[in-house]
Amino acid sequence: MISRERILEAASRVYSKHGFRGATTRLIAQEAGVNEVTLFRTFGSKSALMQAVLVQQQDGAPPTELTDDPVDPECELKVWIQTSLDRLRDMRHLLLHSMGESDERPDAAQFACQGRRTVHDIITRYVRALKKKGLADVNADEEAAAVILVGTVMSDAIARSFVPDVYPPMEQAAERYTNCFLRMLGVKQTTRASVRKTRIHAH
Amino acid sequence: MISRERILEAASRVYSKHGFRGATTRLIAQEAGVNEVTLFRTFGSKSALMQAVLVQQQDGAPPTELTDDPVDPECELKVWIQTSLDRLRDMRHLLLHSMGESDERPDAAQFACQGRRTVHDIITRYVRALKKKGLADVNADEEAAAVILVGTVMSDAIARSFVPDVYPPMEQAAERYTNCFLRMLGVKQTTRASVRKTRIHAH
DNA sequence: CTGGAATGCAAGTATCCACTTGCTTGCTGC
DNA sequence: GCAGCAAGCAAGTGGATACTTGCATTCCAG
Repeated sequence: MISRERILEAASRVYSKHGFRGATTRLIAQEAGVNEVTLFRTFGSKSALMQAVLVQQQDGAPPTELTDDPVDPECELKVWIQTSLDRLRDMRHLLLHSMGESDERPDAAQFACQGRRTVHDIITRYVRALKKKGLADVNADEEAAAVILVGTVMSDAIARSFVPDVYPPMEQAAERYTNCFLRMLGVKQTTRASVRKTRIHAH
Repeated sequence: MISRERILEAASRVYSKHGFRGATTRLIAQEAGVNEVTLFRTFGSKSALMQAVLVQQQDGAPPTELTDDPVDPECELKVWIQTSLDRLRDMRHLLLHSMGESDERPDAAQFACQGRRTVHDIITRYVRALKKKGLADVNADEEAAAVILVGTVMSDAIARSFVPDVYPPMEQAAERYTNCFLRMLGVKQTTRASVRKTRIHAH
């Protein structure tokens, strides 16, 4: 039964590269080092295989959580952003294709959406906790802020490879996004100076 | 020569829906109300047709500019964001597919990138102008800010249709993004109260 | 050592696709 | 009214694709 996993992994790679239509069963079998017939015997059909790929991807990489009791927003957010950037960067091709094909394959659409909602809730909850503890401005728009943060992370993860020169260097991205975000929320930062130093130093 | 435009338009629609591989010449011709042979006589090949589609789309909808001499950031940005949201929303399927297929079709990748750089420059230039006029905090990180704003707009335009409940209502989006963005830049706003009223009123 | 399950291999089927050919039709400018 | 050109139509070609079938091989458990 080792074939099953080999095929799944290969299918994920090939689908990421070529999309549903471009991911031919021949290619997947070849990439998996397995006979094409085995693929059909194991999964029944190409669609079923692809569905299995998405399910596996969903379960394998769940969104990162954020603490319910924030104490160091700068640090907590920076770590969260960095982790989310890495996670999304790994699945960007899968995401792009499943979003593009969502009209034709509803399961792909569901895959694209599901995580998005969860992440949004994680951020809004965190910002509300910040407000409650008096760390953020009570007038801050946490819903819009969450949309902005998630949008920023998604855009970086997906579009950086197309236009790398537009984005901050990868080592700085999380920190600079964090600073902008905290500023947006009216969170007082302790070490703003160090950031500017980092930034200027890099040029 | 009216066929040419009919085909181009149909190809754009079909490509948006089904991607390159899914956009069969048969489907396009049918959608254009034209014989399939006419398509090949006019454009030579499917690839050439698709290239023409992208070129047309690029030239037809250039990014919106922002004034060099800002006087009312709140208003200017809100209009810009709204316009950009509308523009990107119209081409979101095209964008998704060409980004997904960028590995296999370099011209598609170029289409996906080109506008992105321009928009980034427009925003950074505008923020620098704000700083120069003393309207924004001189310590603001205009590069990161531009990335954040563009990411937000792209994410809204593309992902809203998948998870509409996550995003602010369309009538409020531009205004709320504007407020968050200005706050991030340390721009003093005059009518913050009205926004909160709008927001609360909607719930 | 034997029966059954997993896998490989060769070949085939029906469908779809991009693209071509040869011929006809209809419109337009001269 | 006629030459020429754009477009339609019918048919076909070669290749790729998803999926099937029949049979041989390996390998492990009882």
